[in-house]
Amino acid sequence: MKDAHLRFAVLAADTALFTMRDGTLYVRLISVDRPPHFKNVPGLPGGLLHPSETAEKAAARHMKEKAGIKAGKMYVEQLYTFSKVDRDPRGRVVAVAYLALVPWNTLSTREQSDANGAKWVAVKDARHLAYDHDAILMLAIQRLRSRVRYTTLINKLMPREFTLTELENAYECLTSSNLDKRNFRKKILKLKILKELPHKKSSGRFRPAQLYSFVSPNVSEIEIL
Amino acid sequence: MKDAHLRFAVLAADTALFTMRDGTLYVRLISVDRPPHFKNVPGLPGGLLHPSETAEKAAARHMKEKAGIKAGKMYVEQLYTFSKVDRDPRGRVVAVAYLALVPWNTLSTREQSDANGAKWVAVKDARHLAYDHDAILMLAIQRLRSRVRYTTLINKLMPREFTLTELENAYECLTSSNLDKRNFRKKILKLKILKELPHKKSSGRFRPAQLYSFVSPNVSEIEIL
DNA sequence: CCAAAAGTGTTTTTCCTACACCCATGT
DNA sequence: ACATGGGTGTAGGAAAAACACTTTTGG
Repeated sequence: MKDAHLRFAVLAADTALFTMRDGTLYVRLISVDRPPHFKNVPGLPGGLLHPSETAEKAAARHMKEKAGIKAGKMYVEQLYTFSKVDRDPRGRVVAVAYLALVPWNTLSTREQSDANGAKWVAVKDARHLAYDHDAILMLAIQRLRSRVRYTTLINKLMPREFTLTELENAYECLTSSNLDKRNFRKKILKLKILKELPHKKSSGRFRPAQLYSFVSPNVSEIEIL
Repeated sequence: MKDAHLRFAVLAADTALFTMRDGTLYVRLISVDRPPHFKNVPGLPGGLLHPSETAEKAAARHMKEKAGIKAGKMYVEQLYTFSKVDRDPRGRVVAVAYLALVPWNTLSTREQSDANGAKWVAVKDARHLAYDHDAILMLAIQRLRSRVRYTTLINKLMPREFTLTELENAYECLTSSNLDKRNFRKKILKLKILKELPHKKSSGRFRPAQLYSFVSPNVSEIEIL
């Protein structure tokens, strides 16, 4: 890194992008290849800021360039800024980390697949990442799990239309809990954050399920679980 | 700012330090004197990072140097990183902002008083600050108010020993609410986060009040209000 | 008619809220 | 003895938790 000698730290933006599929949470990882420290080690997508770009913009740009995911469809919020002096062995880099979410079904075939070393990895298998990305990822997962309980954040992981069972499964996956079907439905419907759609999902050879969507696309603070 | 021409943004750390006194929340402000943009405008204490110092360290150092408050006694947590390109009119400065709390009674006489342009200002009077510090302060207050509801953060604003009435007043001040004395006591005692001390506070000419302290000095996540 | 997931109600318990009076102390 | 803030209990309503069977569909 040619700028490591600068008087001031260099700034980077790293993103932990999650999606959910088949009741499992996945994170988008790229391959970090920076010998001698990192030879094809998995890591979170990210990179340096341009001189006149916000950290958010840089995060989106690197997400596109390195992880192949277009920024527009992601929900992004700032997670934490990591400023430990030795977090990058090659020089002083301060990273603004972002937590991002995207519904699996809104991804294109290319975005769903592995390419250029970028791939979707089940979070339980995402370990031994480059730099301090293990710590960033752990914090992101913790924040996601916590915010799901008292905000409508799960919205940003669900397809636009979904059944109550799918929503319940998503909550159970994120909070590692088993919810009572009847109580869950009573509670979530009483919150008035969902609207019943005029059609049903004939998903298989069984009874079709009523479809719902969130009333508002925004993430709001409501006690949920 | 001689470094504004650098290829990368310069990093700063700014701190919103709060204390509580007589049922009012105060924030520590300094005087920012950087003509032509800011001539003795109030602002949050902060400044640039040294090249091999974490943002936390820089925040503590500037707090000491500019606001005259020793770092050891403060509780500090990261608030948000502000990276708008034009947030500092003199150049590209990205600020890592911190939310800090200190109990009024642990401050020395010097720290309690105004000196060198540093002073304690009631938050309702803290406006028209330098840079984007209005936004930082607003976010800090919002975060403080929100975290007080579901964590034991208020611990870090209270003296080590306090009466239940004092604690209730602190909650009422922070959440702008009126709590029922009996219900508040029942609830807070059921949480088991307080321990009754063996002595009472003979505060005036009235009935002495039982003193309590927090069981743990840590900030933990518990639904409180 | 069978398999599989969708959908639904009641009871019990817990928690929250509203509310008013006596207590202990210093002067 | 009085002024002042400290301290307590109960009843009614709302919300949460526990719990099992019927419905709808495709094959």
